[in-house]
Amino acid sequence: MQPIRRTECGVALFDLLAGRPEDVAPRLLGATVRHVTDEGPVSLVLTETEAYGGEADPASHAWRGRRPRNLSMYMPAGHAYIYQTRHHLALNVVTGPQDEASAVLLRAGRVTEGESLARASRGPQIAAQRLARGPANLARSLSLTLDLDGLDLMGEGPLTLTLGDQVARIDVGPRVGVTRAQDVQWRFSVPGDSTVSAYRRASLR
DNA sequence: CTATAGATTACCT
DNA sequence: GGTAATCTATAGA
Repeated sequence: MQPIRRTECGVALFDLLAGRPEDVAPRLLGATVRHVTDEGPVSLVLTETEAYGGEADPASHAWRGRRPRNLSMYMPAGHAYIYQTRHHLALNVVTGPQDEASAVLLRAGRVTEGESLARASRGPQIAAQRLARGPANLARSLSLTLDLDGLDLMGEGPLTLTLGDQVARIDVGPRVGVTRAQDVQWRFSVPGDSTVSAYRRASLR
């Protein structure tokens, strides 16, 4: 019965991820991301997510269409889109139908496994709730690299996503740091959770 | 081609 | 609060 249960669970997760990013993002709060590195596994429970709506969304990396960097956004739901901005990486879960290029940015989480490994990447003095606060810190806690871009998060690879219990209450607000579509309320977080990053509106220059 | 900006963070004052 | 770290992509000459 074990393989059947796993299959049903996988189908349910894919069906969820195939929905609209603004519907998927709040449902991913409480889900677990796990990366099995050479040093061992690191897991975290998501506390903050943001939705990006593909080519129709002026804040999305896919707004100007297919580019070498954003190709994995056009893959089927459940694949990883990992990109580099300035000096850091960020992890997205692709959502919606194939070729729509919508995704959910994973902005923060609470480390639940492999905290010593996360600390090895982030620094020995970092408070536990700050290890994976902010998308770049989340990526560093998980020891992500660009070669994980495009991986199937529902497969047998080293980087996986599994659903958890749905959280009871969810905060909704505008996305952090975007210069276009600043008032779209597509940022979701667990109310009062100390691992959630602070909201900062992008300057308009 | 050069200039500029970005879904950021850490460290300095 | 200001700035430096460092890669991709766009706009404009």
